[in-house]
Amino acid sequence: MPVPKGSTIDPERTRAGIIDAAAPLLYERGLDGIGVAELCARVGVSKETVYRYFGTKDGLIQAVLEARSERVTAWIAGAAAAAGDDPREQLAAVFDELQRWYEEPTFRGCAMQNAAAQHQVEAVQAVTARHLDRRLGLLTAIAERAGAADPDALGRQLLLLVEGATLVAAHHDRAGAGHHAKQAALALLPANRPSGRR
Amino acid sequence: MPVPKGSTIDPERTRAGIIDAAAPLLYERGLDGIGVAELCARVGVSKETVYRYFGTKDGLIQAVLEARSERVTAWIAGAAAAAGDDPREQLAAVFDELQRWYEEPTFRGCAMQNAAAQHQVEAVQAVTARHLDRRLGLLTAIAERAGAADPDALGRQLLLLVEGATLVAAHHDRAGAGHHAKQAALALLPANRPSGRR
DNA sequence: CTCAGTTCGTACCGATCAGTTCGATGATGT
DNA sequence: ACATCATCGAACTGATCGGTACGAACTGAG
Repeated sequence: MPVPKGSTIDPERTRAGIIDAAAPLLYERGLDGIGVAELCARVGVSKETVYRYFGTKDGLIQAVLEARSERVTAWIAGAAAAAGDDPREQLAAVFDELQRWYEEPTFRGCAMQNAAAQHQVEAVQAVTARHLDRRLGLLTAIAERAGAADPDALGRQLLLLVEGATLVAAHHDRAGAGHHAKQAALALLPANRPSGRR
Repeated sequence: MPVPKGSTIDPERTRAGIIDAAAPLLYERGLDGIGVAELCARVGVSKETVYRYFGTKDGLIQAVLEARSERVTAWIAGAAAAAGDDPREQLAAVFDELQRWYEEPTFRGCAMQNAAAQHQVEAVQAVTARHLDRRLGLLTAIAERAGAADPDALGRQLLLLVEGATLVAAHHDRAGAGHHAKQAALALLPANRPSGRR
């Protein structure tokens, strides 16, 4: 009774395993590009199990996106933290890390961006909106530490660069998007010094 | 013989009419969100006609996207041209026009961005890539007229802001994305003066 | 061992989809 | 008036989809 040690076969583990295995498939094939049947086969689980855990395909998609959002956010935050205390260095590290991502052969754009463009479903849009919220918070925090006159405005400008770079990398300039975004971000930093305006 | 004056019922006109009528439906419902049957019914044309003109649903989609790309490019170029000769004013006018677009109730993101995220089909990706090419050319031209030290680099930075703003407007901050992008763009302009670097 | 709950595999359901076919209809050019 | 061709409308095909149902196999606890 102190701890039932999970029930039979650890539902928590099963659920997480399904999410982890389904995520890359949904990412590379698109949300509508793979059916539930093939998805289950590749994950190594029966349809009944999937439907009991997630209720519906959209439920699975939502869970996958939420997990991915948290993973990606932690990854970006980690890259910034590993760059030290200088906000300028942190920003540079974030865009360098993004560029490294763009050049991975499996890169197919941001999963949240793609999902929101594919599924007009309310729940999916909400996950993407929350994801952008988290990312904005992260960038605004850097803007604050950089001593920006208007950290909120600078944070939102940086968000445009990050999302724009990811989109352009996916569809137009995989090799240079992160680099140009980094240059722009670093140029915006001094432009937002307190003495700069008014 | 001097000019056959078109054949019977003007195939050119019919084709253009199908494209014009199908475009908003594909835009608001998504490429996979509406079937060929309903599409034809709403357009007011039979499936046979559509398939004779475009061969396949993807063919129709490609034609719709190409038409839209040209229309949008001309629209943006017109907004810049109408703002006079000052590159700074042109840039401001472009982002103001974008912000006006974001606030239209029918705004659902950039059709090319959405299409590329939905259809991994080669032809669709190519249309989106060409679209971004045109847009980059337009922005680079403004950067050149602004006397940027590296017009290509500045053009690509501006492209990130335009695409980022459109994406963020669609999924996160419809009211402010264009405004923040404009501020960032105007801040990047002086930062790219020839005296600024090296 | 026994019982209960989980999972699997497979078959099935109703709906929808892209694309084809075909006879009826209408307009065009001669 | 006649022949031609685009178009329509509607039926049809074969495939795929999300979701459900069910018996068999497996797992764990008492």
